Amino acid sequence: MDSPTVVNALSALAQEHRLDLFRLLVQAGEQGMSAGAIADALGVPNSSLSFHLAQLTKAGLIRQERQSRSLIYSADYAAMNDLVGYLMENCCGGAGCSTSASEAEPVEERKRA
Amino acid sequence: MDSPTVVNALSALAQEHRLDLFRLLVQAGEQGMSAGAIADALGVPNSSLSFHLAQLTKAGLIRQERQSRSLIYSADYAAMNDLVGYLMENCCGGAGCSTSASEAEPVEERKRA
DNA sequence: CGGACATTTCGATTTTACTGGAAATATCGT
DNA sequence: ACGATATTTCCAGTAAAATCGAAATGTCCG
Repeated sequence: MDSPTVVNALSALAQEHRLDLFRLLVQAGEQGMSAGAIADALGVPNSSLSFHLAQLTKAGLIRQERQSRSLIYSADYAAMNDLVGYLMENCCGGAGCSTSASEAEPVEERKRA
Repeated sequence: MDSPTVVNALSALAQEHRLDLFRLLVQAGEQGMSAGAIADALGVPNSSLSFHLAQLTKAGLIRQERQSRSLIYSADYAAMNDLVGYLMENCCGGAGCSTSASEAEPVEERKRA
């Protein structure tokens, strides 16, 4: 992963609505969520949401797939993996960064909101 | 680490100059680098650099310390650790994200440019 | 104190991001 | 083909970020 790509990914996540959105999709898992369901969950107007979905898609962090009338979005775990990998390799002083990430709050167990 | 803090940290890193700058400070280690040395290394005008240093400082990712005439900046590894921890916990699907971060390019061994 | 050095703050400009209503596109069922 | 549904694109308006020269601040030394 080269640094312009990293900057794009970071920019995509560096926004309240989009970070929420991405987390939601991570929790939704492989099955993903429709744009409408996401809009309901986040309370963001359709056109704004569409803008944010496009940003995340352009950054390669989420994927889009049509399922009849709905567009289903899902998190791209591999891309996120690459991003975190880059940060750990290049921005953590090599040695012991994030060997213990367990003091953070655990992911809320929410299945299909 | 709560999500507004995460957004601030991500915003701080989501900029080419600042990502370069932060990487430079990570490589510089505990001893840090003066603003002037950083400006030389990155080729950014003083006033622009100062702006970016302020952004990273405000986000808590770097620290400032005066050493006679120079201001020495150094990376805050703990803050970065928290950020990566948050991303792994909340944005990586819990399970196997970034268990192998070794395929990324290794940090270039550059000591005190 | 005065001058050189290191860095920041100010101010003006340009660029880029975010927002949300209204119109357009795509898909489905009848 | 038509009407309903799901979502995006368009468009303007507002807000925030990035840039950099010039002036101000802080620090040292003689």
